[in-house]
Amino acid sequence: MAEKITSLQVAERAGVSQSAVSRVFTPGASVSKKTEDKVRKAAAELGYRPNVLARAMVSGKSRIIGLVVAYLDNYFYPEALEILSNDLQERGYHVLVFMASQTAGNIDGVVEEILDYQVDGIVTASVAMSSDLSQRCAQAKVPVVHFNRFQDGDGVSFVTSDNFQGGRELAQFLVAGEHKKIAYIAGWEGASTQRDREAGFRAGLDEFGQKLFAREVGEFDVDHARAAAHAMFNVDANDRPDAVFVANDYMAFAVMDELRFGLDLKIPDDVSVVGFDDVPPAAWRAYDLTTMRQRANLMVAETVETLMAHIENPSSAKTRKISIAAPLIVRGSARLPKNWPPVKG
Amino acid sequence: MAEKITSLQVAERAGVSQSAVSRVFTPGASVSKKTEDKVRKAAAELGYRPNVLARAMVSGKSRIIGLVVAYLDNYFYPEALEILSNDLQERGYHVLVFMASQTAGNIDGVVEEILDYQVDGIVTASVAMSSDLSQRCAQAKVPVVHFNRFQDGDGVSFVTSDNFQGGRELAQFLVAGEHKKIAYIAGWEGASTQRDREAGFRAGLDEFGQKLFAREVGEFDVDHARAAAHAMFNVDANDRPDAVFVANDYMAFAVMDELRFGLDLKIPDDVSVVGFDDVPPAAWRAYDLTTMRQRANLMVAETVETLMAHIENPSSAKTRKISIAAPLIVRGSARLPKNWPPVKG
DNA sequence: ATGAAAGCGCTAACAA
DNA sequence: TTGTTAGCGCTTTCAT
Repeated sequence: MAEKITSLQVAERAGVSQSAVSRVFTPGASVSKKTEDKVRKAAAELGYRPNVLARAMVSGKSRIIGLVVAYLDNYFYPEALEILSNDLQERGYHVLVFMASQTAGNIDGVVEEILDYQVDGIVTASVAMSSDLSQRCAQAKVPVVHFNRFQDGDGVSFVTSDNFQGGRELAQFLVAGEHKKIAYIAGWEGASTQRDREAGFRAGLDEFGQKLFAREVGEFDVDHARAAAHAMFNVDANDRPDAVFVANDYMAFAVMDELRFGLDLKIPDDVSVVGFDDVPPAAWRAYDLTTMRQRANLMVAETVETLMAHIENPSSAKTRKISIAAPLIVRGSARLPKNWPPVKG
Repeated sequence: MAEKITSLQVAERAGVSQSAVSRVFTPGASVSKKTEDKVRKAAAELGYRPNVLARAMVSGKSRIIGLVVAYLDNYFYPEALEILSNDLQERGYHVLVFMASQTAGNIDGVVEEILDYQVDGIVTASVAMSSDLSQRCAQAKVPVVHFNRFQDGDGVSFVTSDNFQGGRELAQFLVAGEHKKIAYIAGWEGASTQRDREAGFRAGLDEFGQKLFAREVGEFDVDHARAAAHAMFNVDANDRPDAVFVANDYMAFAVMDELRFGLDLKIPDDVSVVGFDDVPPAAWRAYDLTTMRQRANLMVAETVETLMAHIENPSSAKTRKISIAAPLIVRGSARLPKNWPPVKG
């Protein structure tokens, strides 16, 4: 009943020094073939594996990345988490998950906890942290990347979709589709994604000679979104929008349900609906939602690259502020412009 | 620019010994109020926080729980993960995520990696591991709980829904609804959830005087499920099932889409559909799926309890094999039995 | 109640 | 290439 095999026990069995064992398990260390063989043999027999924590203590590298995430009910996040975890795993890192509710104090507390684990880096998914805390991370030399959140300031990196341009394109698309009463259902107003999407949407409408016909707030929450849809559409047919951009897909599904089943409207005949994210259910036939695709794989790849750059090069790596183009995914939930798709050239 | 504050620095500033500092941060250690105050003050000024890894080394408790999960696209898992992470966080533990694909070799490798982190426990979500590996965990004294997976053998704990009884109830419900041609679309046959649900379903049909009218395999995969539905229903009306139990909700959505949009069938008029899991989209009006609810919160609670029992009491804690009743959630995707709901008494 | 001292299992100089 | 030595930051006896 072997309990806990240490490098020392392996060393004894192999008849070498303990450091020899360490070197065998340290990529790029100098060991002779002969020693290596002896050590590997002894290690295999004993079932030895290096203790990552002990290694972390002395090397200062834990190979743990802390992930702060507020909720997993918007299916964009599970998707991102899966990709992130896989990407990091390939590089020998692992994700330590910290759930944090939206309130700022809580998040700061959670980040402190993360730091206690001596993580090599932190990814915050859709949560903001105080600049105070950002500084603590900076001085602890732990790189932070904000995923799907724009964050102002010097020392902070982030990766987002180009939410502004995404909103703008949606406006263009709806105007081209000859909608005349275009509305917006907002997400939680504290979120940069919400702000940027709305700003871009408004800018686009403006650019194409329209302005917002109606606006409600859905808070990135299903119940709020449903209520917002009800308030917006349960009115005289004349006062009813003929198109609505819902700030993310997750809310858009609730809105579509309310429109179709609550108010008996036809999509897209009576009203066009567009969303943002392109989470898997958007492609399900029951919704078939026209939306902007957040390219989770690219976003994660940039997040990981940024992290690695800082980890491998703590001093010289620059903070990155990355914005990734979101392609318009045209499906059936919004009336198409005439002559769609546009012919190139 | 403070870099890394150690207990020693705090001790010096507070004018006490390093062990005094340690004791202040060790619940239940004996320190005088006076020392504690001095230490806390110094710690606060320096921004000191104990290094969890160093603590883990000496105490042997990392307060990390390893989670192995194969995929996050069945939305039951993100839900469970969120609850698990929150539950553990409240007890001072955190979740280290390991993604593993379904193949056995891979999973064993992943579990080895987990062990390297000196985790205090392991949760496997819907993946099986070799009994070989189970033994390694046992001898490393790391408790393992299989979540949503039945596992045979002595040393292993698991928590599942009562999948057999769930399948049986679904059969009963469909028979009571006067369906005469009841079919089944299976999940991945390597999964105990699949096996138990099917066995229960067949047992139920048998019990109520019917047998399976048709069967296809969906592999817990959307594309397979869609193809299975097509193969099963794209036939003469007489040969077409009038009800189908799809082994989980995730596949059921694809099946419903195929039936409605691919084959122009009405649900539940032409065919009843029931699923298993009760993931959030099952409640969305567009699907409104009758299904068995997996009570994620209860399942997670039992998982955590089992883990804690073993961690706090390594020798005496017994392995637990827990099966949680899954209630039938009746919605609109299946024709109701006459006189529904049944009157009690 | 407190300090001194001994490690937890490992890596990283430094010599040899 | 290899062994020796010195810690990483902490908890935990053991004295006092």
